[in-house]
Amino acid sequence: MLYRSVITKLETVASLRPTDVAEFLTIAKNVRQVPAKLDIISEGNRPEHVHVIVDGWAARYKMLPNGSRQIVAFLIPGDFCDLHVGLLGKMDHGIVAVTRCRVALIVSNELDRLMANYNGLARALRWATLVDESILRSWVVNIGRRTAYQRVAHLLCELHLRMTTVGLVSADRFDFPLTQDVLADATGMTAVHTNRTLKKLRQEELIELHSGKLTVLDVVRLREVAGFDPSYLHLEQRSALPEPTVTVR
Amino acid sequence: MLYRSVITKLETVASLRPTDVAEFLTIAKNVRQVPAKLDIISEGNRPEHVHVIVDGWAARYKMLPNGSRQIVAFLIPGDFCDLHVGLLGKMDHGIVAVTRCRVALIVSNELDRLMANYNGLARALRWATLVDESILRSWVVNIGRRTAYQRVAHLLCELHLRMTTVGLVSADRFDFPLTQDVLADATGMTAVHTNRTLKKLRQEELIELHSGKLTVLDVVRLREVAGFDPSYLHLEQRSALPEPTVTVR
DNA sequence: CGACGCATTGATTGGATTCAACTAAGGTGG
DNA sequence: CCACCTTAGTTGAATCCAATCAATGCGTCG
Repeated sequence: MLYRSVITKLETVASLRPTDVAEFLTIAKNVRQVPAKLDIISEGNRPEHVHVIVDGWAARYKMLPNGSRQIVAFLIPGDFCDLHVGLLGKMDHGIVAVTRCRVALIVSNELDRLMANYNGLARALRWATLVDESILRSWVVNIGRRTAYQRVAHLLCELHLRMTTVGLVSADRFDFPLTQDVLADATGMTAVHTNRTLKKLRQEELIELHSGKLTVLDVVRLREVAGFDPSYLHLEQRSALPEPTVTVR
Repeated sequence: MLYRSVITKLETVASLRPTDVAEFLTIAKNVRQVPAKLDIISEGNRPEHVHVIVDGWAARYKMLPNGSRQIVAFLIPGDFCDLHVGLLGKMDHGIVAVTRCRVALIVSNELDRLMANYNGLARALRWATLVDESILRSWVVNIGRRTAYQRVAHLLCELHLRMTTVGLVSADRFDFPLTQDVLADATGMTAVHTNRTLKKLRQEELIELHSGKLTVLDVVRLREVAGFDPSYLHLEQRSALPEPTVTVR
């Protein structure tokens, strides 16, 4: 079951053939544990492996000269950290474990070989890259043109939906390990103002958030206030999404 | 000379072999003119061609329900509009011509065929995609964590360097067709405040900007105030950048 | 010339930051 | 088992950066 989220995610695009999945699993054996708050990959690194989050949450971030931090993406189980660093040389940003993370290591060469041979897999990975880029665009919009209230709401909508697609949400409730500091660094706000904003979202009975669990009380209304349009996540062409056709160890 | 900027850009990565370039040019024959302020591609489109800017400036943007606009990228000669829409289905954002633009149309299939046969070209295009993503990350940082003054300065630094790499800058001076409205939509500010910010940049004698021309008077100091670190554009591994090895019509 | 697009400047308002104090929850060790 | 410490969350008051509202300047083009 270790790789359930990864498989579920890749299945979202093109229905992978059993052989695709099986082959993928054979090369993703090596797993590393990273404690919370430590870098999984640091800026300037030249990773030899491709890293995939199989468990826990992580964040892409950049530091500024004045010491402030901007998070530019959250990574949840099934997300790839650095699918393409090979081409770019070194990392231009860091990836930090928000919670304790388990990360699968895949030797780049093996992945390249696999992508060359298994078309479905190659397509799925290219799709994942493009969706990452699309999410990034929506973050620019979010930070650039929405109020703090809408901004936080939008981020929650995104994470709610993404967690759903990897099967980690039930009854609109899911693990939500982000502290207000982290949320602030992701939305371009301060922790204090994030606090007040969350308070308002709770008062409006849109969410319930405590002890690391988030419940979306009213998905429709939360999406309304956020101006959330899920099309940017490009999930529509999803095939019926049956249970994975191979038994996952 | 029409495609000089495109070639220069692709040459930046891996030095393309003459055959790569020649092949590329044979499939990029069809050119479309788009007047300023019109969409080159609109949200929801399913383009059958890949579009490349050969002349003029364009902008990727998203509209919000309340009518405000956020620009998420600028496209200058040599930039691809939609290298990968094929995979995602429809466009999740629009691309508008900021000035009158000439756009080369390439049939997607032909480009795919070319990438399969010419490795250098395929690498160059993948690199371009990754750099676009990296720029997007830096925009999130810019809008999320910098003051208006630093923010505009940073954008100017980016455009200055990008225009340089496609050979459109001389003596730190180049065509700069962005109105204050457009700049505002790109930086997440209002036009009024953009005006005051530009005024300050002029007063500090960092730039000179009028009638569509921008001169960077002090590159070093402008980069300092902006906190500009060019590494995110991934230009370092550039080969010596000789004149293109084929004669371009 | 008049109209329109773009740039400029002033006055006022307001959303978010900053600074600071305090509470709540959890973990550790004497 | 409770005292102590740390981390995360909460609240208030003052301040400030940028938005808003409004008026004016200026150049271009039909």
